[in-house]
Amino acid sequence: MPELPEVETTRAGLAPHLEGRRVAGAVLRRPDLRWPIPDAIERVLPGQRIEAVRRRAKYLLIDTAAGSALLHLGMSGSLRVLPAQLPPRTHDHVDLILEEDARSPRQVLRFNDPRRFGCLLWQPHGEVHALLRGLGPEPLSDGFDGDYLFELSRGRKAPVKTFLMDQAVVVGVGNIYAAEALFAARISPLRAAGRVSRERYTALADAVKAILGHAIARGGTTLRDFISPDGAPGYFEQELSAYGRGGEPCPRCGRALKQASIGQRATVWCGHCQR
DNA sequence: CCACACACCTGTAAGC
DNA sequence: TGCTTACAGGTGTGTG
Repeated sequence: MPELPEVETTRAGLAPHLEGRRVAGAVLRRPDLRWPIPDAIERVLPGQRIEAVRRRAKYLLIDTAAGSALLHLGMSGSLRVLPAQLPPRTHDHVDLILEEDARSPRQVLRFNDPRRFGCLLWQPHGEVHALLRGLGPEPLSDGFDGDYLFELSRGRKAPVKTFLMDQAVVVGVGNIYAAEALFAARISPLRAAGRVSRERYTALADAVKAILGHAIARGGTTLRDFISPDGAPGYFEQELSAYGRGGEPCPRCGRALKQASIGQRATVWCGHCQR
């Protein structure tokens, strides 16, 4: 599930259920996900009041006075707020037990992740976790634009798609949205990043903002069902122009979309419209 | 500094 | 109907 819109949808869905509530405990059904789960999750977090639920890149931060729980959903992770008595299912690796309050019965924040590429870490108050250092700007921020991409890309020989997906360049552009943004900007994903003009990078940055912004807005429309057993998709397959459509006609010119592996990732593009 | 291959793990769909 | 294989939305690490 998770590209940036899915993570932002998760954040927005969780925040009203978590903010202001106290963590009563943590249940770890295994000691690790991608990395070992630190002691602080069991020893420091319980008793803390959740002040905010934030997002940086594809990381979620659950802020307390003592520090922040740092979560990443990897390829297959999901978070849900559920009644505490609901028995855990396969791959429900961690529960953060929420202290009951007047408005709700006892609930847990449950982390499910079949592939376990996700993580749950701890960032002490006042520190910035190593994983958050060296990240590029948020794609929807003012610091991300065509000029930024143009200047940073000079001399780079990697394919522009690889460049765009580099989290040190800009965060949150995963495989789906990289394909979509390059299609919208009519740039071939194979083109060397250093050989894309300033004008075309402006189109690309605009496309990234428009596509991610749209997907986040759409994800937001399903938040009402957030606690229900059905997960809320953050993107809509029928709205994708290129991703997952290799061999199908290009929505713009009708020629068959090409598919190949670029940087070990499946990539779809139109050899006619994208140069 | 940059580019690239590989690793992690499980579920699902396609192929035989 | 099985068994095998390829592939999946991410990203840190190691190599050259």
